[in-house]
Formats: sequence, C-alpha cells, structure tokens
Amino acid sequence: MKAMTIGSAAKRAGVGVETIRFYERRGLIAQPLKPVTGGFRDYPAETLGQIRFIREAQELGFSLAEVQDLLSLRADPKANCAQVQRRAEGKLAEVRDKIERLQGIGAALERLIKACPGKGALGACSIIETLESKQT
Amino acid sequence: MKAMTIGSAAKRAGVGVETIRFYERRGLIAQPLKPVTGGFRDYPAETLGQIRFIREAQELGFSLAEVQDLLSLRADPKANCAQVQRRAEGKLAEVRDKIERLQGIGAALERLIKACPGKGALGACSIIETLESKQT
DNA sequence: CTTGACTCCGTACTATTGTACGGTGTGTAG
DNA sequence: CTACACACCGTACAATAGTACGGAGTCAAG
Repeated sequence: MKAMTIGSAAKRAGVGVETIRFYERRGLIAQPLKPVTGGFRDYPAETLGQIRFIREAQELGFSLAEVQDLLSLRADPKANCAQVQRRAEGKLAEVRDKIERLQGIGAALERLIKACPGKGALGACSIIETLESKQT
Repeated sequence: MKAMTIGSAAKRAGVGVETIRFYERRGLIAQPLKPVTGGFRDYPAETLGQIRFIREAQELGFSLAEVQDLLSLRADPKANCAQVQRRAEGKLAEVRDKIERLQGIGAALERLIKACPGKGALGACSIIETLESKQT
C-alpha cells in the first residue's frame, strides 16, 4: 500500500488539509510520525474513519470536546472497565435523548406537512405550535 | 397577566438576557415594541417556546441559520403551500437522517458496553471500530 | 423621593471551529 | 536535474454564537 499523505487523506475524508492538522493539534487524532528516512508523513487508513466519525458526531450536535469524550471510550482491558461502561452509558442516554427530541421535531414536521393543503386559519401553523400541540 | 420583562423571560427560558437580545438582532425572534407609554418591553409567553425551540434544535446539530429555516416553515394560507411543504419535507429528511445516524452511534455504544467485561484483546475496542464492524 | 435592581443600547470581547498565508523543505514527472 | 505540486509549520484571520461592559433611563420597595 503506497503512502497516504495528508493531502490525499484529506481528500478521501472530505475535509481540508488544515482541518486534519487542526484535529491533530486538538488531540482528536494522532499525528503519524515523520519517517525516520525523512520526508512526508504516511497516514494510516484508520484516520479516514476517525475523521468521518468526528464530522458525523458534530452534525449530530456534539462539540469537539464531546467527540473527544466519545473517542476516548475504549473497551480496553488496561482501562478501568466499569468506568468506561459508566461513561458509555451516559453517552448512550444522551444519544437516546437526542433521538427522542429529533423524533418530536420530525413528528411536528409531518403534522405541518399534512396541515398545509388549503384550510387556513385554524390549528397549528408554525413549527413550534405544531410541536407544542401534540395532537394530529 | 403582569408584564414579562426580558430578564424574567430569560430566566424562565433558561438563557441569558444577552442571548435573547442576540436572537432578536439575528431575527430569530421578534422584539416586542416598547410600550407607547414608555418603559420596558413586555415579552409574550410564546417567546419562551421559541427560545427553547432554538436551543433544542441547536443541540440537535442545527445552526442558527438552519433554525431560522425551520422557524420560517409555516402552514400559512398566504404562503405558497406547496413550497412550504417541499421545504418541510427536506427538513424532515434531514431529521430522519440524523436519527438514523444517532441510532448507529447508539448501537455502537451498546456493543461497546457489552464488549467490555473481561475479554480483552479481540474484537471491537474503540467506538469507531465498533461502529464500523456492524456485527454484535 | 431615594436607592437598588433592572432595562436599554451600542460596542467590544471571547470561545469554538476552522481557513488562509508565507516561507521552506521534499518527491516526482518530464 | 529542474519545475511544480505538495508537505510542513507557525501564525494570522474569519465565521458563528454568544458574553461582558458602560452609561443612561426606569420601576418599585421602603
């Protein structure tokens, strides 16, 4: 497998080179060592998944600090298992809460879409009214 | 109903006074008129729901610009109904996509929690590996 | 009718999350 | 072996989303 430079890693992960460097500085991903022979760093394939995970988690409302939290969850025999589990359970609860709230917004959108055709004044008009009035 | 000043609105919505002003400047919520008699603005009760909606949507990964988009969706007979529906459907698709991705992360967390007790080296260790290897 | 808390408004500062820039080093295609 | 693209690195700039500050006005409790 030929070397993956930062530029091709960036292209394949769909981010800019500077974004990768920024994540490295933040400690979100590890910076590969420069080859002892000198020259450019060679990025391992895992980096791609890591970067995509970071972007995904961000789009789902996690800050980089929270992403770091998520990334640090490892079922590592050397880590304190019980503690990792506790943290993972906390994160899981957060995730489930987000899902529920998204489902609420989704249901409100559905009602809004249905409410639209024709009949005007009555009933739920804005998203918020639709969200607050739980009836169809 | 006695007047709700910006301070009590802020307290009840769980944000700072400056945050409300900021949302007003951004056009996310309407700034009540100053009473003709002079004195302080009186915030209507709806404002509370609007502010909470904004915070909620933000926690779910929507930027303020996107929140503005959501807020502008109104089943208003004066608006172009078909167009509002189309936009709402787009947003609904986004919401559903977020839900699915959160479910993926949730499932990965569950697997991570299960994977933890005892058996060390083999299998999924990090969230990302757990996410990428779709098996239990 | 004074005092203290709060409003109002403009402006300035901050944190987070990148992006851009400029100078130097390196690898490779022609 | 030379051009050119790209890596490397530090620093600077930018967009988003607030947060703080300072001076003047207002309200209401004592």
